[in-house]
Amino acid sequence: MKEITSQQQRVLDCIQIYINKTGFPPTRANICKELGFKSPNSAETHLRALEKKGFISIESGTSRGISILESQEYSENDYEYPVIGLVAAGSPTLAEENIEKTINCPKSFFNSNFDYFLKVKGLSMKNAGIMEDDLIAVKKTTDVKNGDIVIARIDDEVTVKFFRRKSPKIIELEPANEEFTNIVVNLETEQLHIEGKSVGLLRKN
Amino acid sequence: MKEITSQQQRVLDCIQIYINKTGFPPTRANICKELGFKSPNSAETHLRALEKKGFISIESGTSRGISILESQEYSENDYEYPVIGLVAAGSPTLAEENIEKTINCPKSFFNSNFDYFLKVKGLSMKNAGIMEDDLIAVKKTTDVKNGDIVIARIDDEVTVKFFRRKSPKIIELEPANEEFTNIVVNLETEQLHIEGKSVGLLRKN
DNA sequence: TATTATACTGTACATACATTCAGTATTTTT
DNA sequence: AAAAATACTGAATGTATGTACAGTATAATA
Repeated sequence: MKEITSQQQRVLDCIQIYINKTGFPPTRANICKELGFKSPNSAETHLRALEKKGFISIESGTSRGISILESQEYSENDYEYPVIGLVAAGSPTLAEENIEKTINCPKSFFNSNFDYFLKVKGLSMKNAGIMEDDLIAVKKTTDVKNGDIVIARIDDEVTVKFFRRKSPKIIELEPANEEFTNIVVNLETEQLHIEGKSVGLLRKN
Repeated sequence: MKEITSQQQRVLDCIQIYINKTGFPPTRANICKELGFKSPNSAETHLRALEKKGFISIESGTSRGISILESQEYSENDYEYPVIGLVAAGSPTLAEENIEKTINCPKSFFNSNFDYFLKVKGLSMKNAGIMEDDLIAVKKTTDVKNGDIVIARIDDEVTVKFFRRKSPKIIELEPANEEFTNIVVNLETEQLHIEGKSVGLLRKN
């Protein structure tokens, strides 16, 4: 699956929303109206691009012949996701003693699939809208980009921060709170474990 | 819901199977081919009968404009919650045109039950960890206490703020952002509608 | 530097499709 | 017994819709 552009994403979202709302896919003209295009060919070219990249399939000569191709292991089923407390010492593991409880939620609930909920301690990511006791949906991965909110471990300290690669050997973990300072990690002298990244957030109040 | 005949059931099944297979509803001709009819009017009359009996809806003048109406046998656990955009003018309603999409989620997902998701615009509640495009789980109620995060409407302006009753006739709607000021409402001279209160928050990133 | 991809407007046209009208026949309801 | 619903064939028609062609413009890539 190739990369999708922001405009193509808008078109893809538009198709999904239209189907959810009406029960059938939109025409080129429908898409134009929804997104403000003035020529049906605008929609047409985006559709062709989306088809080429494998996001949709188009039935030739067929009105509304658009279908969204489900990516990966799309399963409608729910799953019991564990909620893990951010224990000061040690990595967040799925060991039974660390699981506070579980939450039942659809697998496709967030934009990406994920592995567990992490209960946040402290306010170091306050300006990113992450408050104490919020539950972060964590996807276990080491594939993180600059600006991602990552769950990182240095020695036995687990923390949630923005990820910034300053140079091949220097990574900064940046809080979203002026009362905290950046954590600079030199990979040559220190160990940094990326446990995963945030793909969503859940708050109960 | 009236009784369905066996032939009408065949047509209804045919529509569902066609949608499952292709992603979009069939034309009259498609139905004829599937079921062996020789005139598009055979399908047409069955569709009209199914519509009259409430099994499907037909969008007039629209190709493949058939949608199967789900019977209201709501499942015990999950429910499709509508996502409503915070429209600047007018109250957030469950009218079709305001529903951006729906989210499937267990009914007991938050501590309290709720009615819909509201998509947040602006940053007036930033310090309460509510950011742009977050989804607030809204419970429709007028029973709100001081400190609750409420969805309030003054004239046609809908806003999310902390609720503070200053006196029997004075209510303040307090933002969580130093760049915004309190909205003071005198109930004797102004109308204040409490649409509901926040019982949770959902963020996808 | 040339080329391809992206991102549009605008016009045009063949055909895919909904829909109406005219029939025939059987069953169900009033 | 009459009326209405069911279950079709067959033909006709207007329009909804996909899609090609002709442009313009910018960003990304080779």
